[in-house]
This record gives sequence, structure tokens and C-alpha cells, in this order.
Amino acid sequence: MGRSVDNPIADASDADPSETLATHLTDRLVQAIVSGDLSSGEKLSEPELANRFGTSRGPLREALQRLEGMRLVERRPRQGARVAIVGLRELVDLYAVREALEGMACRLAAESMDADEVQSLRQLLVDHERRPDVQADRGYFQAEALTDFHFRIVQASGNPELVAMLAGQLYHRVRLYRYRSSQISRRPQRALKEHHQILDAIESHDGELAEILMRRHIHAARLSIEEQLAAEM
Amino acid sequence: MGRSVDNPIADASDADPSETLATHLTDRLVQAIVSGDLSSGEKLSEPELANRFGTSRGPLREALQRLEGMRLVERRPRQGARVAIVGLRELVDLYAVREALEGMACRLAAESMDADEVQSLRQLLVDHERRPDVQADRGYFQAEALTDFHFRIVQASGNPELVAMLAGQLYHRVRLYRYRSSQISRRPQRALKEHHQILDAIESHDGELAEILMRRHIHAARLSIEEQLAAEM
DNA sequence: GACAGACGATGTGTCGACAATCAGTCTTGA
DNA sequence: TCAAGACTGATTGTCGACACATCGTCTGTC
Repeated sequence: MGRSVDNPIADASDADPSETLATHLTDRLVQAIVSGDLSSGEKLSEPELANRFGTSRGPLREALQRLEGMRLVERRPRQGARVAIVGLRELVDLYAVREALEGMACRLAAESMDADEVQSLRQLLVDHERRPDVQADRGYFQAEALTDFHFRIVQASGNPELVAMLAGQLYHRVRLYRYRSSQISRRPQRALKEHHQILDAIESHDGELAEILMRRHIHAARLSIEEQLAAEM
Repeated sequence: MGRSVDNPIADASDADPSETLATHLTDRLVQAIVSGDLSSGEKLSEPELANRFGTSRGPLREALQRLEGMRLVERRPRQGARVAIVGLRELVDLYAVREALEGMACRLAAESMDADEVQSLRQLLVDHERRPDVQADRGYFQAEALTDFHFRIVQASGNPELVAMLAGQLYHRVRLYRYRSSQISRRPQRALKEHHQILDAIESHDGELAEILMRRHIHAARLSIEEQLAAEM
């Protein structure tokens, strides 16, 4: 498919102590699912995948288990794993939760971020602004931007529970929808503007406003994805 | 400790198709951690636990992985698993997230629950009310009550993502704190009253009020646990 | 006496193999 | 022709074993 060649040598030759085969497999499977390499609802065969990635079933099962925790796959005892179903209904539910959690994160961030951190985030937005795809008003809102701006706000909330919930599992599913919906946002300039407004609220330590703006921002993003997804289905 | 004897015969003799050794182990380990049988920060040895539960390391590792997903244990590559640390700081963070999510769940429930469901929940509260420990104003707020009232509201929200986040991982840690803080609430009557008020708001489909009341309720519960925990430390 | 380095023991990560189960196909009977 | 049941193939759950890393201890030297 899109994945040209697995390079087990380059991956296995290093002896990174903080990584294990299972974590590697997890990352690769996440990527495969999010990118659509493994399609929604597809049955995942353990022997086949293990063979495909050049490992045994042990680490692969461990990886599948983690994906289940991220709700990217669903496993049933003695029936195997399937890639999670991504539908309109699930999108709405997911973004509703995201609104609540990121709204909260944004409020906390507004209350605790110092000037340096704000400045750093502002620079990030400026960098985004200069990207050619954004200039052409296409594709700003890729997964990268999400992991950049949103993730850093979440981290700035200072609440590890919140970070774990969002970065640990919710964001993976969000990325899933992003990729599936043409991979390209139809409103990059506007999204970028909203990011700036959110950051403005954070800068002035207006938690309440920051939360409201973030919720609206996510709400609008959901509507955008919803449209595209509905058009594709 | 309290666990006298493992009874592998009674557990293994059945052939429940929907359960596997790993799920069994998960339940037992959750219980062991929540009840304090395994103390906070304790190192978990795979061979020892496997031996203790009469299985091999395979299913046990799978169970540990799930516990990691629930954030009841922390695993580091090549260093093993440790029971999660439960401190005051973590409690505050956890309950902040819980406030946001359950507040949202309560609002959704208020908007969608029908009269029958409300009646059923009301009956549940009446049953709780009659329990001897509640009559003596002691111990209403056990884990059971949480899985009863709160869980049913969360389910009534109709948002599977929300249910998964709360029931799938957050509630396990909440139970952890409940058990650790003397296992007994000092405000059962008041908590019960708050439950009734929340249900009143739900009954009148006042989502906004229901959310506010639920948030206050959880906030008060947190303060109560915080006091007890602080006194014990 | 204290610190650095080597040694041994335990534990984790990974693998291959076996039994029970499930899905799909074919046969058999009405 | 269709339905019920048996059979075959593949897959999942589980187990035991091995290699390497990590932790604790001991020895030797400064």
C-alpha cells in the first residue's frame, strides 16, 4: 500500500532502552489506522500482522491491547480485533467530550501560563501562518497543528489526568477523523485566527473567555469535519 | 493479607466464553489495588503475581497492561510495574476532570431521560435511603453507590465516548481514593440529599441546573475525601 | 573508610508451540 | 431446493523457555 517497505533493520538495530517492540508496534499500528492503511471495521489477524511487522504474536497482542485502550480497535474474546468504526454519530460524541475537556484545559492554561510560555505559543502560530499551505488557505489544520497548539495548551493546564485523557486516548481518535475527512481543512485561515483569539484570552489570563473560545473553536471544527464526512458517505 | 486463599478450581471450572484469564486477572488486580491489598507505589513482580494467581505470565502481563490503561499501575520498560501513587495532588486533578465530565453527562442525561428512567433512579435512591448504614449517617457513599447512581446517570447521557472515559478508567481511580479514605463518607445523608436534588433537576429536564448541582456535588465530595486523606497523612 | 567496578541473581521482553474455539464449507436428509 | 449438522482450516488464548537488561552485593583500590 502506501507503506513502501518495512525497515526492520533500521528499527531493530538501535537499542533504545526506553522503547520496546510493543511500543514500536503500537506507534506503527496507530499510524496505519489513522492514515487509513487499515480501514474502518477491518478484521485484524494477529498472525498476519505479526508476520507483516516481523515480530511474534506476543508484542503484537500487547500493541493491540494498547490500541484497544485508545479505542482505535475493538477486541472481543476469541473473536479477534477489528478497527474501530468511525461514523458521524461517533464524531459528534467524541467532539462533545473533547469540547468539555479542552475547554477546561484552556481555562486552566489561561490561569497559569506565564508570559514566556504565551510568547512561545505565539511564535508557534506565526510559524504556522507562514506555511505555504496556510498561505493558500488550504490544510493548516493537519494533525501536526493539533499536536502543536492544542496539545501544548493541554499540557499547560498542569493537570496530568487531563493530559492523559486527551493525549493518551482522545487525540488518537480525533486524528482518525482528521485524516479520514479529506485530510484537509477547509478553513485553515479562520482556524488560525481562532487560535490567535484563544491565545489572546490566555495571555490576558481570562480563563472564562479562553474556555468559551476554545469550545466554539472545537465546535466549529466539528461542523467542518461533519460536513466533509457527510459528503463522503 | 485479607485474601485467604485463591480458589483456582472454582474460577477455572467454568467455561464462560465471554471471559478470559486476562479479564479475570484484571478484575482481581483492580480489586486488590482498590482495596489496598496492594499498597500505593508497591512494586509488582510478574512471576510472583502469576504464581499467586495460578497462571502464566502471559495473561498476567495482559492484565497489567489494562491496569496501566486505567492508570492504576505505572509501567516502565524493563523496570516493571508499580501501583499508582495516590496523593492529594492527584486527587484534586482527578476530581477536576471528573467534575467536567460528569457535569456534562448530567446535563445530557437531563435532556434525554424519560419519566420511567427517572422513576427507576428515584427508586434506587429510596433503596439507598433505607440502608442501615445510611440511617445511622455512616457510609452511604461507598463504591457501590457510586457505581449505582453516578454510573447510571453517565450511561443515561447516551454518549459512549463519555461512558468509556468515566467507567473505563476514571472511576477505577475514584474508587481507589474512596477506599483509601477510611472507606466511609462522613456525609452520607447530605450526599443522598444532593443526589435527590440532582435527580429533581434531571426530572424537570433542566440540564443547566443538573450540571451545576452535579459539579457542586462532586466538588463537595472531593473536599470531604481531601480532609480525611490529609488527616491520615 | 569510601568509592568504583565486577559479579551474581532476579526479572522483563520476546519467541515458538499446543489446545480449544470459531468461521466457513461441504455433505446429508427432508 | 433448503435447512441442519459435521468437518476442515485458521485463529485465539495460554504456556514454558531463552536472551538480555537491571538491581543488589561484593571485592579491590585509592
